[in-house]
Amino acid sequence: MTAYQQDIFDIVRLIPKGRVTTYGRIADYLALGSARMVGWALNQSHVFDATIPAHRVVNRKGELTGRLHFESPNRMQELLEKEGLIIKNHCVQNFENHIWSPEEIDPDC
DNA sequence: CCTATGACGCCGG
DNA sequence: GCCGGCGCCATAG
Repeated sequence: MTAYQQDIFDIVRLIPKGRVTTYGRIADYLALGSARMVGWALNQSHVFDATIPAHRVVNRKGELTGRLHFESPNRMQELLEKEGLIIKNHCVQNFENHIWSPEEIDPDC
């Protein structure tokens, strides 16, 4: 596993239950230069650690664009709904209220 | 090497 | 606000 993949996985693991973040925000925070790299890394994530909450990463509009890469097409939605989110039309409802940023990480906590 | 392909996102029309 | 175009960059072939 490469260094940046490790970094991406570490960030994703920090996403609180019931919250979501975007490919772009993770890419910006790690200064990767490309949001695509986040999606690519997550695609491989289960190979290294199946417990990574990859379902909590959506695109900038709140769409579950990664859903087709899970065990079943509705698995991503099920996991998010189980965490209290409402998904409609493959989109996170009330997206702005549930979004989380790596910037929120507080070293003192 | 060179091209195509993404779990993306910005910018201009 | 919706598209289309383009930049992005690792990987596969």
